[in-house]
Amino acid sequence: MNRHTHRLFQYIQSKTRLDDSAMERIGACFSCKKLKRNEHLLIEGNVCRYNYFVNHGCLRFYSINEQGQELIRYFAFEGKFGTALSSFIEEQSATENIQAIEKTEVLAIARTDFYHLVDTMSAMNAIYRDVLEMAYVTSQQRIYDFQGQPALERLKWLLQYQPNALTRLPSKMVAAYLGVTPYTLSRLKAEL
Amino acid sequence: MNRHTHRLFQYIQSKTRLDDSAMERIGACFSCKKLKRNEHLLIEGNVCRYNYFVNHGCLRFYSINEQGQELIRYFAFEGKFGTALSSFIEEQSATENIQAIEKTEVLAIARTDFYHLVDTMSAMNAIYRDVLEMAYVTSQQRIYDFQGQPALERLKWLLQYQPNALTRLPSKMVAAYLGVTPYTLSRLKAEL
DNA sequence: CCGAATCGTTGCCATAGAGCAAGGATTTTT
DNA sequence: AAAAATCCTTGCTCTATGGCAACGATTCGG
Repeated sequence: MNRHTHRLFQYIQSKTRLDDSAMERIGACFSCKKLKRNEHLLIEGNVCRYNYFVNHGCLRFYSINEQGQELIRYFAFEGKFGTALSSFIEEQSATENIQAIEKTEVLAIARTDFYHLVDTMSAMNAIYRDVLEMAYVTSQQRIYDFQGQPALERLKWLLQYQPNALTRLPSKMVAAYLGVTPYTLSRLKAEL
Repeated sequence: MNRHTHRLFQYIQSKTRLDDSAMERIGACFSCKKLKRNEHLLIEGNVCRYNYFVNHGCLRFYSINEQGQELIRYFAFEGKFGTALSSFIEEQSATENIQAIEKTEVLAIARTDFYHLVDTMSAMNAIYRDVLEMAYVTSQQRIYDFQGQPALERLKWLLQYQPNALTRLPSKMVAAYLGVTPYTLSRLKAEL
């Protein structure tokens, strides 16, 4: 147990009502981990054994393609969950990396504990379902929004939906998320 | 009830073991619907009240952006589920369309029946969780695979992961899925 | 089964974005 | 605070893709 579950409890309360003992039980499954800027939580090839909740700071989820390009699929800011889901589910080698962009504090829950909570507490089942549904919807929406849009439009989209991103993240990473080179991003910012 | 649930039962059996009465109960929630080529199941602006399972044929899920471009996010071939999820969940106007590309037969389950099954049968709960997890993983993987890849690579990716697509679908739609113009797709196919 | 409509292909040119190189700015390390 | 490293910007050039027009092929509806 620990004293770092404030934001997590807030998150859970926002989705459902649970009594104190239930919250205790949930909190007990998470452990707190502090990360320095640039520190990795997961490196490609290893199994991702935890689901992470960001207390403060920011994680990036990225992979490296055959051309050596870094591609970012997701930034998890405070109050968000994130894991290398396929690796986490099937306990297989991950094909992506998780790294702290800033000094970051996360709560980690191991796979077996996580699924045990989901399978035994209907509130957790509902929350997880909700998280998955939203994650899927957001992901498909991103596909629509990026498909066939020029880079400038994608940048505007980011400004609208993740205003944090442009101010808190290095340009390099914003570029890797938008799917443009840092050169192009720099030129586009001049046009805003 | 109806006699069109063979493929659906096969799908369920492949994920879990259920006795006949449970299968009956599930089957009774679905109704069969036949669609002509190009017929719509959902038009943008309406609420998507059903989750669909494709018996045979193919559905496309598409939206139209401000420039009037059609963008396709997903093809559901036989044996796949598909719905306009955010509309289905929240009973709000959909921002996308669902259309049969060929003569198609689907099984439809209404929202309340669907969530009732999920909430009262743990096997259905597990299946739905599984479907959502896989859908999310696939979706994120598609983002990685398309990001920063030239169009020819995206086409090769499609050939590998959806070999059906190039043969069964009009080129136009393959182009709208890959995020290129039909002109470009036509040129790329010459290079294969 | 035929005419009309739609679709796929291809030549030509226009444009967005990539990539290199160099200079300036910012951050990190010592 | 100085040195080193990293990052951001910008000029120039090159390539991939977009978009129009025209033609041939295929499909659809009567």
